[in-house]
Amino acid sequence: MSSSAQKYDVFQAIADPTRREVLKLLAYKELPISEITSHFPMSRTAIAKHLHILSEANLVSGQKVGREKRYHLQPETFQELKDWLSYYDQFWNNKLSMLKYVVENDGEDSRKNKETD
Amino acid sequence: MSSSAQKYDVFQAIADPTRREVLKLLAYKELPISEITSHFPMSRTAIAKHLHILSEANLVSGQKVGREKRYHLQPETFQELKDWLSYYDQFWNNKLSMLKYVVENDGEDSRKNKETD
DNA sequence: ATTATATGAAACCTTTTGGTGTTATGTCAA
DNA sequence: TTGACATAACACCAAAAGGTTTCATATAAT
Repeated sequence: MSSSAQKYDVFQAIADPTRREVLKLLAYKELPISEITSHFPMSRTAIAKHLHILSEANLVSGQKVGREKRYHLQPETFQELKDWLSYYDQFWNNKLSMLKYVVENDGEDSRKNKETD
Repeated sequence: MSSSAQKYDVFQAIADPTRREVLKLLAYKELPISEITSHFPMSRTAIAKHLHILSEANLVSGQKVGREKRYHLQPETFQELKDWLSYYDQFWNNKLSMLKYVVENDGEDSRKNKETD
């Protein structure tokens, strides 16, 4: 059930705005491809590709029902992102003072450096 | 609150594995570009580009100290991701039964499926 | 059986992405 | 001032990403 060699991971999957919109749509209820497509200004084929990517990342899953394929979210995979984020929580919590020091002393040269980048 | 027209958002920024590694490095302490580069099998220029992207997404920030530029994480921006994720928590919590129903019954509910012509 | 619907899949195109190398600029140390 | 160091700012390139159109296949309905 879990394909070992996945080309797209969760991070790549959610990088695209269209795919995030698709996820939002599927949050409410499962939908077939053509129904999803009707919400976007692009071809059905394009949406199908996006769904394929979301599917490879295990963010969604599709089931054939008659002649249509209905896609729904896969909650478990969102956990992957939460885990990734929680790793950094360690630092905000444990090392917060150290970080605050670094951040708040960005005027080492006694002058506020404008972000010219 | 730097709100310029940013080309890269948080989602795109974390999509690249190298950039996620950079974030991991910077979690411990701020580092200059060349130091960061020493952890990767690619040129300093490449890393500089990655830092530029992370910087545009406000995930990191750099301050010039003497002739080097030290980069550090920007904790606030990680909140953006948490917020995005928490949106879906709604559904896992409130509508979990509905979703489980949909998944487990592979979409047998036919209440609002109208034929579109 | 025929036709309309829903999707799958391939070939193709353009822009973006992620890397390279080279050159220029600014800073520290003799 | 000179030389070493740290980075910035190009120009360039191959591959991937995101879209298109076209064609094929499976199911539903008449």
